[in-house]
Amino acid sequence: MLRTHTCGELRTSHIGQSVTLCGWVDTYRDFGGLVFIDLRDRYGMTQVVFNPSLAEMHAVARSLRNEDVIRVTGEVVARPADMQNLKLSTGEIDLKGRQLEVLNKSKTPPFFPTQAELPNEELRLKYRFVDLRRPAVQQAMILRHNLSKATRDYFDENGFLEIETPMLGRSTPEGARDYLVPSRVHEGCFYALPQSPQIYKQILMVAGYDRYFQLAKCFRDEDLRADRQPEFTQIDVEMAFVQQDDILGTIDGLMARLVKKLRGTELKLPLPRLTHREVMERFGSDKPDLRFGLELTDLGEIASVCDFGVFKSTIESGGRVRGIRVPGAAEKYSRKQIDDLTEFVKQYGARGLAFFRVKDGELDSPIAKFFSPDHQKAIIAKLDARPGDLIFCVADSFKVSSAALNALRLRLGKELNLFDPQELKIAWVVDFPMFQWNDEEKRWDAEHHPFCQPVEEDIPFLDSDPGKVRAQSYDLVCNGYEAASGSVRIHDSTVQQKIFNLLGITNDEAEARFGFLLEALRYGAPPHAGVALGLDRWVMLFLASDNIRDVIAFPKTQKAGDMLTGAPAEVDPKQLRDLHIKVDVPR
RNA sequence: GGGGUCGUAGCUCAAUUGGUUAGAGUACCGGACUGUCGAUCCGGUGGUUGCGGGUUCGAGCCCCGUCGACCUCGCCA
Repeated sequence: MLRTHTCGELRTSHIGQSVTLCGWVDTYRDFGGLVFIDLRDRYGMTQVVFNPSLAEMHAVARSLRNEDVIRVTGEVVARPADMQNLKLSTGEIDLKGRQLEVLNKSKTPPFFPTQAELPNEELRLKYRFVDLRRPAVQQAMILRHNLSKATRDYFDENGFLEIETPMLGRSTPEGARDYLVPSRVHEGCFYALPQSPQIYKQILMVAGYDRYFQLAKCFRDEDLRADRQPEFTQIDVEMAFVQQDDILGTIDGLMARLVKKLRGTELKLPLPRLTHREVMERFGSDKPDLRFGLELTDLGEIASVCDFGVFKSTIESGGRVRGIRVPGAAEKYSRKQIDDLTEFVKQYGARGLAFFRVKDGELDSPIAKFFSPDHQKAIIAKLDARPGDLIFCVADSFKVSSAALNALRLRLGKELNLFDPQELKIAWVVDFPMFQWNDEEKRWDAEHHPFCQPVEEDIPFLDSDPGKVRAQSYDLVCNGYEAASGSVRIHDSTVQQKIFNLLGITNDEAEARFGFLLEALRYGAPPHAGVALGLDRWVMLFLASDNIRDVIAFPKTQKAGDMLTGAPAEVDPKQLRDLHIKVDVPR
């Protein structure tokens, strides 16, 4: 070892000892005489003092610059009482330099790890090796490690085996676009990187590995978002001889463990179980942020009898009129700000945003004249509104009113600081619908995927009314994010057949796409169920970050590029020849 | 594929709304200084305003295109 201690380690108890530290020069303060160096590594910072009495060393110390890598041997000395730096954990001592070795000079970096202003993200990603030295990024990496470790410990203690599944798999043209990998040996054939280990883990259940988990890398070639990367990590879980409640209970336990390990607090179990129908009504979203109120209220009864044409016709055409009450916000939002909010909800398909300022027993609004005093009172009563409140309404289809009001609710919650950003509000959403009607193609689509087991009592509806069929599928939601998703799988081929028929997938198609899974299920598949948690998202949530790139050491940009390495890049023509690939880029 | 924000010194930003030689802080280089910790003081270097075109007597600013980053709708079974 080139060092005896780290830069975050030395205390008054080490005074008098001779030690050697290695690290990066964080800052230098040169007084002509004394030279101070803050020496930094990922454990902390220690101040090193160089005295001019050792002339040769002192001259080298004066030449040090930010981010040089050095090795210093010296004596741990107490700082005079009025010279202590309480901001540093090592601030009661100095290292008095006796021997200084420059291990490596550094080019002047474009930014410094401990500078106050954060440079733009593009630059941080290009110089990620500097950015990763930033204490905040290091904290994120440490938390991520701790989360992974706690997860592995938990599953290990509960009898699960971590089993790796292949990265090079078979493309199944379902769901997201695959990343393809050409085969050299099989000319013209391609592997696909896994979107998830779904099929392998089900096969593992058939094979009798009844408790499986894996921290699995997954890949999806879709457009990115602040919470979405093209490659990401799932905590992937599958169990055999279980029912839905067993999965939920297992993950309840995992969440309690993670909260305990990472936050040091107790999580109350069981986590709430909310039905899909309920959260869609109350929040307009299947991944509600439960940290604050502003719940949606149905105003259909009043809307259907009022004189406001937009409301009335919406109800008549089978749509919904719903509102949210924002307590005490009547004066907080100017007309111009409300116009901004109107534009905002239009992004989600809403045609407009009605608003009312609540006065004493009546409503103040450009559209108030369409509502009789009785109707105004009814709206106030229905929303339990008080003078000074602000009411927003969206009249549209269930889908659009949900999307628009959910977005509005999240925006208002943030703008009005209605929640503690550090808080974690975790709940299950259960009883998702099995199918959703695809109006464009006039057929039923799987809401989740075609291998979900329907709720037993709904199976008769498969023939009569597929829209009524609930799936035994469930999502874990936290602070407005979908943080896990899973289902009980179909292990009975006749039920599976029915589902495929409903989705318009012929037997031949099913065999061609999933034949290897269907065949495996015919060889003694036990009842099984599983779930997958987004590891990156959970690290985000524990860090109270809203940027997934914060929790990944080497993330990709929104166009899925790597600013550090320049990937993706063109390849040598010889490589393409080996693969029999001709590139044909338009323009 | 659509909508939006941004791009000026190494970095973070400004430039009186189209008007002289594009400024500041910080970083960097040089000098002074023996207890600082956002050190201080003095001096200095540093710019094809992302790139290409256009309008104009004149463009960092207006217009068109393009590249890149970010946010978002669609998409992500």
